[in-house]
Amino acid sequence: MARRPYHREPEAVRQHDLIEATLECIAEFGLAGTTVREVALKAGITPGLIRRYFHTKERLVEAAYAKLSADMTATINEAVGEGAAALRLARFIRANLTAPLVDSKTLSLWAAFISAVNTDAAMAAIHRDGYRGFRKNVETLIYDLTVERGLTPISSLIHSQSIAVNALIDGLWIEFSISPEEFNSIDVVAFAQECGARLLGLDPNQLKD
Amino acid sequence: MARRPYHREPEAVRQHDLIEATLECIAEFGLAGTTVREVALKAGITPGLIRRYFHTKERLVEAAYAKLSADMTATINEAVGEGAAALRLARFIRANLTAPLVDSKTLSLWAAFISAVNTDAAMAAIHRDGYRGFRKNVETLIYDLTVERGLTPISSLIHSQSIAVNALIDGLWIEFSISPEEFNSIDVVAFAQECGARLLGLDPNQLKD
DNA sequence: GTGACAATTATTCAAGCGTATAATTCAAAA
DNA sequence: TTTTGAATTATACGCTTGAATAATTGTCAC
Repeated sequence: MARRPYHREPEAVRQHDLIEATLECIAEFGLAGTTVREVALKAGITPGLIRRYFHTKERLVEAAYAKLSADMTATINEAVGEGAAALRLARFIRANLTAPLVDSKTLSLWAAFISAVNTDAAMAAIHRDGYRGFRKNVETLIYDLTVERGLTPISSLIHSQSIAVNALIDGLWIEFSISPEEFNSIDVVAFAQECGARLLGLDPNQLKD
Repeated sequence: MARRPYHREPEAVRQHDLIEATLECIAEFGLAGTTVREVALKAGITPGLIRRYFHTKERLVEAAYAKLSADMTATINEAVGEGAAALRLARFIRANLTAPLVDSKTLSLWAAFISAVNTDAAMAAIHRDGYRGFRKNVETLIYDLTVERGLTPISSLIHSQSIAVNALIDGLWIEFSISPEEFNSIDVVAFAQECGARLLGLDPNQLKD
């Protein structure tokens, strides 16, 4: 019985690999089907080693959620970039409705974590942080856009507008990710940009990139 | 060691109780924490009996998903009722954004099932059926509303409008269910009705009930 | 009544789980 | 070179799991 070759890696690499393997597992088998053995297999290590880097399986899953949340936010922020507010908002919408965010595995992951938010307090905290930042981004974009249009920004209006735009994008993201075949006759990005413009009282084509 | 009292129930009652218990379990502990023993406990029967009514645990979970899907649709259809299309659409929006649909447990359930759609083909089929019916309802409402306004219904436009309205409502439903405290300064129903009107090119107050 | 039979409870089983610990390996300090 | 100690692998443990089966109960045809 051949012994598995002994291979050392820096702590950061191990943590990264483990989190990545965990995300793959959850996407593939769901939270219920994610076991430390399977994660270890995907990460190319031995199950026992997991506990050197994450005290329990629970912690590992929490770290994975935090990673997913951070990755999604980072992807979008990169795509938004700099420039006029209308352009940034248009890019924001595009980034939300194209790969890598639109992906059935990403949706599976997101849903699995969301379902755990009510069960687990730690997961709830991670969710709250991620979500706050996410919506604050939208709010800033809409604020900037308001100023850019020469209007007086009213915080309650900005707040509700950001909720509406955010809901629209979230809803489209979910539906598109879950059954893209229902959307094949539509340019989802352009469509979402038009809808966003409508919600903000803009011309339908003022939100293109 | 006292033996549990022997109690017979009709097949329909047993199936109903088991499904209900399953939904409670999933909402409370997640899919990962839902075991046949826990379900049996909640249903007030012995674990072994489950297999007389559902061949496997998988089937039980599938039945539970189908039930949730049917219940949600039924709740909304009841609330919509009869009358002018604008009124029905307004009621549709209200039903989607009030109890019993808006509920953290319902959201947990929904998310748990959605996360399984990619993993399990049977769950995917159940989802497809439920979702098709759901969006067809919106499409019909918007079609009727178009006719009511004396406009010529263009199927591609109706299709995309129903996608937008549906996405908006879904997004608001999720966000409101998951963190209602972020919405306490807003009348979500009235707000959603206004947004829906905007998306459809109506006056902001043409969609009230 | 009573015997057969389906519904229910109780028990059992093998497999897989998260975790703990023991045994090994390797690199770097001494 | 030798020793030490952390990183890794391997093994073991106790428990829970879904499922199968055995034992019991009550109903109903006859």
